[in-house]
This record gives sequence, C-alpha cells and structure tokens, in this order.
Amino acid sequence: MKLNEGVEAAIHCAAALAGADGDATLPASALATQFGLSPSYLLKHLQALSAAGILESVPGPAGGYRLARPADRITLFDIVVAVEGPQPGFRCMEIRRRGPAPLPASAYPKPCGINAAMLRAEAAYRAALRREKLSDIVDEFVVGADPRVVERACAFAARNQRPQKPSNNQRGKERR
Amino acid sequence: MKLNEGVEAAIHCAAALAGADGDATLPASALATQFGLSPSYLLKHLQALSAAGILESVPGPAGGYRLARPADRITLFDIVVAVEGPQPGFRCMEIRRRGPAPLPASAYPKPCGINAAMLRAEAAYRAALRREKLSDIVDEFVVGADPRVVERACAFAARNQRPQKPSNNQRGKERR
DNA sequence: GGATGGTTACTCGGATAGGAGGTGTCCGAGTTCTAAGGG
DNA sequence: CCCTTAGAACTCGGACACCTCCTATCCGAGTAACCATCC
Repeated sequence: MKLNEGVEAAIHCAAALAGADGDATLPASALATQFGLSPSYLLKHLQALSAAGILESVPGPAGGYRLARPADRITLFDIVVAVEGPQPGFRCMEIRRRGPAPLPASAYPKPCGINAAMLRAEAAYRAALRREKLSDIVDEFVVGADPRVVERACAFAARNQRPQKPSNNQRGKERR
Repeated sequence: MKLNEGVEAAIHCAAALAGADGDATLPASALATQFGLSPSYLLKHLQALSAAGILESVPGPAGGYRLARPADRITLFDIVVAVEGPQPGFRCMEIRRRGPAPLPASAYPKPCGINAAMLRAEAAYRAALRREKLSDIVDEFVVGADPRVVERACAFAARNQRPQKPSNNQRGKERR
C-alpha cells in the first residue's frame, strides 16, 4: 500500500512543466533546486516519465524536459504507473494451492476469489487516479493557492524555461 | 503501491477461520501447514489481526485463533489496514515548501493540491475495500470453486478446529 | 470412586538476524553553444 | 566582415553503493489439559 516517495516529486515536476510556455523545456537541475531534491535522484524519476512517454527530453545545453502532450491528457494514473511500474499492488502467490497433498491444477479453473476481490478494489483506485487530470491540479493551484506561492512558481518557470527552436537570437538574455 | 505479501496470507487465514464452527479456534500452526507458510512468520500477521480486534486468540493447549465478530462485519479494508498500518500510501513530504527562499508557513493555508488529489483516489480505494466483505468471499468460494477444493477446505476445518468450553470430553478423538 | 495437586505439553507473544527493493550517488555519451582562426 | 572549425560546457542516460523496511526465525511467558496421588 505504500507508494514510492518519488511519486510526489514526479507529480510536482510534471505540474511545474505544465506551467512552462509552449514547447519550452526546464532542466532537471532547476527542478531539483526548486523542490530541494537531489538532482541525480530526481533524474531517475524524470527518466521513467520520459520512458513512459509522458515527458520529452532535449539533450545538450539549453536542453531539459517538457510535457510530451497537453496537461489535460495526462492523469495521475499515468505518472504513478510510470514511477511504480504497471504491476498491481496485490500479487496473488496462489497460496491456496500450497500445503500438503496439493490438488492438480485442473482443480483451480477459476482465479482466486481473494485475488479477484483485491483487484476489484484496486481497479477502483486506478479509475479514480485516471480521473485526476494534471490540468485540473494546475488550475486548482492557480486559483486556490496563496498569491505569493503562485507568484513564486511562475517566477521559477519564467526564469528557468528555455524556448526551443529560437527564430530570433534574443534568448541569451533570459538565462540568469 | 506494492502491498505486503502477508496480506494475502492474512485474508486466506481469515477466510479459513470463517469456515470454522461457532467459537471454535484453529491454531496458527495448522493454518501455516495448510497454506505452506512459515508458522513463525504467519503468527506475526495473525497477531496484527488480533491486535486490530479482527481475531481473538485463545492461549494454551486446545487454543488458537477465531474471528472476533461475524464474517459479514469484517471487510478486506479491516484486514489490509491491520497488516499494512493505517497510514495512507501517499505521504506528502511538503516538497512544495522546500527549495531556495522558502516562504513562511502562513503562505500555505490550504493542504497541497497534489496530496489532496492522491488522497481522493486513495479514498476510493479504501471505499472499495470496505465493500468487499469476508462473508461474500467465503460464499463465492463455496458456490463457485471446484468441489474438490471446497471439500479439502472443509476437511481441514473439521480436522483442526477445537471447540471451546467442551461440555463432553470427546474432543481428543478429533485431533489427528 | 472422587477431588486435588503437580507435571507436562501446547499455545500465543515479543525480541532478534537476514535479504530484497527503494534511495541516493557517481561517471560517461551525446549535443549544442562559444570562440578563435582563416578567408 | 563572414564563414568554418575545433574546443568546451552543459544536458540527459545508465551503472554502481547504501540503507531502510519487509521477510523469516528463534526463544520465552502463560495457560489448560493430563495424570498420579491422596482422601
């Protein structure tokens, strides 16, 4: 029942990336500084999100991460699965078949009822996670949080984001 | 997201205890043998269930465990919480407050929106677990499983259960 | 024959080692920006 | 003054230790049954 601690970091980073403009990217080092996390360790989770197709990575200087699709098409389920893995939390070890004088496998045509019940509950969990869209979280943050906090988040995004494919060369100014 | 492996053992044992008659008890050693588990390790989880008020323990010879209340008033939620602990799977570390130039605590009057979203999903999980009653699992097992398996389970219960407060002294025969 | 005391064996309960997976860190491959040099 | 080219710095990516928590085990406290003894 315990989730990895990296899930929280991954969601916060995804929300921060949702606040960036267009296809601009944010480097992992800036995200790590903003949230007071270890840069190396945060990269581990961002790579997982990238491998899952939630984020896109741009290498080289002026590179970083950005959302691979709009925030309204990213759910908390996507992020949790990317970090935790797709396997369900409850894994049936088929202990019903163990013990002395085990019956042949043909005696168990149906899946374990306990496993089925646990998976039903977990399906409800996954469905609820699928309803939580990243865009809703960002919107609720913007209108609900303290103005100072919102200002701080926007300043962070404005200060660290790096627009891609610069047509005009006035980009250098924006780097602090 | 990963649950302890002992949850499966705990549920199976609770279901087996639900098949016992009246206030009869089953020793942990018999349950461990039936499911091919380590007796010492199974005891750990049964003790957790006992501490949570789901099971009752009877010490001494002819002792063992039994359900503390009817099976229709025991849910999978009760068992999971007893084994896993009451804390939620997602624990907010408040990383939103970390980083350089942290704002004072007064800037965060509302709980973290990400934490709230995760807790909403987890509440759905818990509600679904609460709907899964132990009695339903047992009933579904009796009518749905292979007759050989049901027979094996009933024989196990009949062979190992120990009635409490024996009025007549014909108990000794039933021990294998 | 019945009651009684001691012994015994069985049970649960908590405290104690071992191992897998998450946590944290490091170094290497790749790419782009920069700047110097030449035309 | 513009183009080319080599260097360098910054980025992500994967491989490597450390540590916490789950897994597994042992021994001790307590209780009821059993049996021999006594009345």
